[in-house]
Amino acid sequence: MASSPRNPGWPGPGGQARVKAATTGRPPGPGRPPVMADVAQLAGVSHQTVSRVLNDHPNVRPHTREKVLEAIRQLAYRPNAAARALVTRRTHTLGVISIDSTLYGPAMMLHGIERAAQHGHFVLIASLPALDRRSMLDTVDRFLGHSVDGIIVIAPQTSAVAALSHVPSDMPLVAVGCGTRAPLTSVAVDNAAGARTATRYLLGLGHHTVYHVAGPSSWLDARERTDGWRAALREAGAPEPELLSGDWSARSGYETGQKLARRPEVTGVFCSNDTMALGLIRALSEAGRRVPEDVSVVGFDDVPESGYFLPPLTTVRQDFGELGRRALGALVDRIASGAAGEHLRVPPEFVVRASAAPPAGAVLRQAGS
Amino acid sequence: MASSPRNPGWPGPGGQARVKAATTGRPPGPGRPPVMADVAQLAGVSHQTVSRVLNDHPNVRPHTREKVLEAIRQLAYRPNAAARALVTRRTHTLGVISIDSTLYGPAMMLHGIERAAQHGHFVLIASLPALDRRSMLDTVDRFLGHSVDGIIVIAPQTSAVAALSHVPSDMPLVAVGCGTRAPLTSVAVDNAAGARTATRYLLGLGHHTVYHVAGPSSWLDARERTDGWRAALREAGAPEPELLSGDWSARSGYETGQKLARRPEVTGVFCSNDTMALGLIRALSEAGRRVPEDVSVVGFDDVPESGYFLPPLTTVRQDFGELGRRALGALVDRIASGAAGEHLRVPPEFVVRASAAPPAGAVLRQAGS
DNA sequence: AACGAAAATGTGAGCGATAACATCATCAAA
DNA sequence: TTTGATGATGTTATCGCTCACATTTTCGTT
Repeated sequence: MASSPRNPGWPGPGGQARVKAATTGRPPGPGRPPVMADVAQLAGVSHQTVSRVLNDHPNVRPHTREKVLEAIRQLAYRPNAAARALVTRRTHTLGVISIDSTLYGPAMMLHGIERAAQHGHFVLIASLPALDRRSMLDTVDRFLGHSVDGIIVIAPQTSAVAALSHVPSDMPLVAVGCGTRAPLTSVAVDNAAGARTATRYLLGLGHHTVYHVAGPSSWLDARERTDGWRAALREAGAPEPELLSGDWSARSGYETGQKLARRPEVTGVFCSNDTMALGLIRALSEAGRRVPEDVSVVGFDDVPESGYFLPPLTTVRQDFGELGRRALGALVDRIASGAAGEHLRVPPEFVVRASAAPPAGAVLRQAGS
Repeated sequence: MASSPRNPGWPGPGGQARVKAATTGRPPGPGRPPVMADVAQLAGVSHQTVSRVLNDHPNVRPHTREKVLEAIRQLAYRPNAAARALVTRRTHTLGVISIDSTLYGPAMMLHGIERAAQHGHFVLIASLPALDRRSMLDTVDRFLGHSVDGIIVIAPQTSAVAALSHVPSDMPLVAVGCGTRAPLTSVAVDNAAGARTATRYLLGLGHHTVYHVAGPSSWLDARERTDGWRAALREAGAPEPELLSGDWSARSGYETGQKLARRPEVTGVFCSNDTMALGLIRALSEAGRRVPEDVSVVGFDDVPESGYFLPPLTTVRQDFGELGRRALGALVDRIASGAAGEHLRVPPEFVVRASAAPPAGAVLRQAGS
């Protein structure tokens, strides 16, 4: 039987029911959750031996270990994490700070991390009320007070990274989705490579050039994608149109789309995320410009719905699960060994669907040159 | 490899560096974080007075309080949560269990709760690896070991609710998004009311009847929405078509849409979430049936993108922020007073956009009757 | 047999906070 | 002025666990 009958309501700390017997002994109170001494007594060993069994120390005779385990089972004993943390100074708890878990990317990252931490760590979350240094420090402070073993920050914005530089350096910390410039351990998808692939793809389809709807310039991911787009343009000798930018929302994509729809020379657009691409496509459609016949659109993220947009969206997929695993791995390494300063990059995957096609009357680039 | 007794890597209590002066005194170690005794010494008071200041006890002279606060500031002292938890048996930590934070609803709920808990509570998260009783108990167990003050469960599925009934009853627990049947405190949006509104709206537009694409029947929300749909149909005397159902995904909506597109008598569809509506609309469009001219579609959730679907989606909005706040409030009440058994319902909001219209050649119901 | 090394176990001292109680200070009422 | 009731502060005892060290086995040697 896994869970044996639970004691009736535990009297908590203040209860007058706190009956204690002797200094050394275990109070016979029935409502009290069992402690190590209870287990020791039942197993006929010392509390230290129980501790050894719990912590997988080698020097315990199999027979003894068995006795202890049986007692633990019988009492439904569970070690008290606070007591353990008090002496070891390790809580097996990780803090995750995120800026806005409403957005797809951050939400998925969080999920990925949590999934990866499932075994061996608790995950504490906090979202930043604002992006300034102060709230970042406050949040880290809260975590510090809770003695987290390490912190993962999902705040891919320049200001967040700046705020991070004021965090006590002895706290293991990993940033996800951050540019390489910062002097801290970071894990991110290779945004520039993804953007380059998307842009090259459009160019390869025969588009004269590719327009780009960037994310907010305060976001490092947005900047990197813009860099990748620019690099691909340059490398192909294509003219660089003026930069357009949105705020990740469908609304901003829609507004940009309305502007772009009026310009017949626009035949290929790379959006910095899928949501803006959705808005853009709607604006284009409303203006009578068909996607992909008149205008090709490529997104970034590969949200689960993007395969069901009208038309299905060609986009760049980020593997958030992998990102989470890597971030956790890096953090655990830092906690264990104190190593620092890596910048891990996870390659994105290009997903071809139906929102991009050769421009009307164009020849494929490779065939043409 | 088993953990060796002393690990040189971490700056904790380890090493021989733990120089302590006297029993009462504070070790002069410079790298050690300050403890209450350090503050007491600096302020020239006893540690208990420091504790009083920290806990807002009334009986401290303003002057003394000021001295202590100054010392705290000067040392950048932060109380040790583990030590405090050990004696008070309260961690100010809440556990949130969710089934799949990849889905929009659960993700938003989590965010709402976290937002609401910002002040005063830490939030520990865990997602259920599976839906059986065992993993639910294991997860609760992990939280119990961490001494969380209470638990919020986001698992609006029948099996999850069933598993919940085995949780020790002395742990304050609130379920969000769960039907009223279970004998536990729950907070949820009024799914039935939302579905009723949506269905009535379609009926009011003149549709002969309304088809319904339900979510998985294992989800309570899905069932409640189906109930609401059915009630509205009955109350209007409309025929009840056979029930269709999906798995919340756009793909399942798409597949359902393909079937529905072949049947000309289908003019109004209520989908149990926006994502399925998206897939449905795509299938309809591909089959040449225009939305809303030929078929009207209404969703549920109001995801941020739904205003940018083609056409913009008429849907039922859930206020996840409010839901989170209510859930937290209910939990805090339970922790404080032990009150139980409420079933809070948050009313949804109907959002009219462009995906529903009167059927071709129909008269508005009110005008017709 | 005798002995010492290694394995197995026990003992006492904290970790850093709060709770309960003891003590001293202060002040209004007798 | 004395006195008792508070108010403000200090002292001591835990909370439940792990660490360092002491002690007792258990063996393989010579």
